[in-house]
Amino acid sequence: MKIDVSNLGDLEMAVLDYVWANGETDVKSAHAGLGVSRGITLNTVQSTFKRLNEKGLLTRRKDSHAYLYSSRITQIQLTELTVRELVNQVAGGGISVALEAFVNLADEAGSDSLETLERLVAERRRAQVDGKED
Amino acid sequence: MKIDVSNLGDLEMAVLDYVWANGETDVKSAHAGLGVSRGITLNTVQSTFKRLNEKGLLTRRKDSHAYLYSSRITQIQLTELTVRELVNQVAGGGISVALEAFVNLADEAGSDSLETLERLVAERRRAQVDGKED
DNA sequence: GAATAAAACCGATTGACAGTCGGTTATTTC
DNA sequence: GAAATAACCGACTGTCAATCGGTTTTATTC
Repeated sequence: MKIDVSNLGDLEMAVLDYVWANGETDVKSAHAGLGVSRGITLNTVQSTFKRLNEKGLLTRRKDSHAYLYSSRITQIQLTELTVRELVNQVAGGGISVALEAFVNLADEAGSDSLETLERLVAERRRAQVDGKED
Repeated sequence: MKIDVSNLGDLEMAVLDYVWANGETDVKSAHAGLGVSRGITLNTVQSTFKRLNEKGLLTRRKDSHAYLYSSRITQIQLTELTVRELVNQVAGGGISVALEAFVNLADEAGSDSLETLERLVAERRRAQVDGKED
């Protein structure tokens, strides 16, 4: 199924965060975990789960007469899809602008981030080379 | 003034792209350059410039009785702000998830991108060291 | 298998916000 | 000051998240 990551609202993100943190879950416990503190009804949480399911972000299976929802993608994958969308929109498909923006951001976030980034890139570069040596 | 980069629509992005490409511009020529082909009136383009001005993305100055608009930020800066927002939303403020997602993306985009990324990171790392040596 | 409980679903409303444009006001220019 | 030009105002549409009340469906239990 196609995944639609555009226009994710606050509650939708909160639900996704909850599922990522807790794994497969039912609406009721999600409501207990994040809805009650927000003063929203179970129905609202229910609708949000349903919408996320319709958007392809959550799958669900029946457990007796209730659904158990789980995420179809990881947090990282969602970030990737969202960044990709952003890149298409902001940079007109070219990634170089986004690259620069992102390094700036990592730079600002502190040397740790830049180090992490460096390590990640090095890993991929090594994988590239290894691929060629095959 | 505060800059609001959330919920930028297609036309708004097109206008920003136009300004980035053409520099300081007036509504009329922007309409000629992007509005006519879309079959929208000058008024619609006008409103969009105004909204972008209200959002802090465009400045303007009077030239006789018309305004000349220019961008307050570069394309890269907008991307930065948008990515920052994305990181706050998707990754709950932690940048590490976004870092990984982004490297994945660059990896996918081809070795050129990864190379560019490597170079950019190296530059920043060098700047960090230089800073310490002062 | 009818009563009860639980959960999903439906429908409607609200609030934002982009896009759209007609009509009005303000400014310039001759 | 008449004509032209452009900004501004207000209204309407469409979309979408959030919200929740009420109804239907599904499962359990006696």
